[in-house]
Amino acid sequence: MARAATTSDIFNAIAEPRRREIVDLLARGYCRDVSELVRKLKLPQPAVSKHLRVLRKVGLVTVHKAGQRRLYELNVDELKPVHDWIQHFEQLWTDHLAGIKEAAETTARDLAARNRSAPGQQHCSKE
Amino acid sequence: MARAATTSDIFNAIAEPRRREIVDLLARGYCRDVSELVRKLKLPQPAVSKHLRVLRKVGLVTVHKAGQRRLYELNVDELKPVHDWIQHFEQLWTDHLAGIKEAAETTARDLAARNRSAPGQQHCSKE
DNA sequence: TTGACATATTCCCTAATGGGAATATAATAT
DNA sequence: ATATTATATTCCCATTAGGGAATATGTCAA
Repeated sequence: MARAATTSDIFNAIAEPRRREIVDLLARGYCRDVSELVRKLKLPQPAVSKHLRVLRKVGLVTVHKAGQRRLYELNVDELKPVHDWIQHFEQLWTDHLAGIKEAAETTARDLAARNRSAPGQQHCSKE
Repeated sequence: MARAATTSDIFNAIAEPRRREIVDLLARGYCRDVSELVRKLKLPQPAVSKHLRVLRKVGLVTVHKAGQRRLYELNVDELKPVHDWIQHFEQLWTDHLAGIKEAAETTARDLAARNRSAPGQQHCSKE
């Protein structure tokens, strides 16, 4: 198999820098039509429309017709899974990080020492 | 062009479900050797090694040699850009999604109340 | 050394990506 | 009706992704 379809996975949808830009632009000023996005992104219109389709398919944006324009609106809710996933690393990089790391390395040294006499167990060791 | 190389972009690196699994596994228990990952992921060893290489290239993991094993350690810091990017939608979650059933969480009522007293900004014309 | 184990790399393959160009569809104006 | 504007879709193409299989590299043990 190749990679997971971008049209079915939020993580893939936002893996595209251009699509993140679009999301950013939609994030402030709730509505934007395609032409405006084209101008800001300096990308050909078909390309923008294609990215928008991907974002639509994963539910990250919704469209409303306004005359001949299509007004895109961000549906931030769909970013929740990403947020949640990232969230559970929060504790690892805040102020606790140094302490945890140190503790882990201390433990690693102990394990390493113990392991010298009774090898075969996995352990951390620097180099 | 195809998409930005996964080896140069964190967002692409974590777009792969398997790689997120690896990151998850590394998140608890700082060191894991490849064999252990292979067992947990139920994925052929070469596949795992390849994913690990990607994660290495973007700096999300580091390796330490321990005999014939390679102990992988998570470098959470590299997730910061993702976290930061997601973070500036936090506001929208709070303000814009207040009315949406965001939760069985206790904050739901508070948010709704706040939203009533400080009503919304511009919205899209529906349809 | 030989052999077993742990990990990485290479080659091959199919599927999917994203841009470009051209075209299709839709709405508005004249 | 025709023209013009706004957006979407299609076709083509070079690039890449990621799994499978085989192989290479590295490390330990007897």
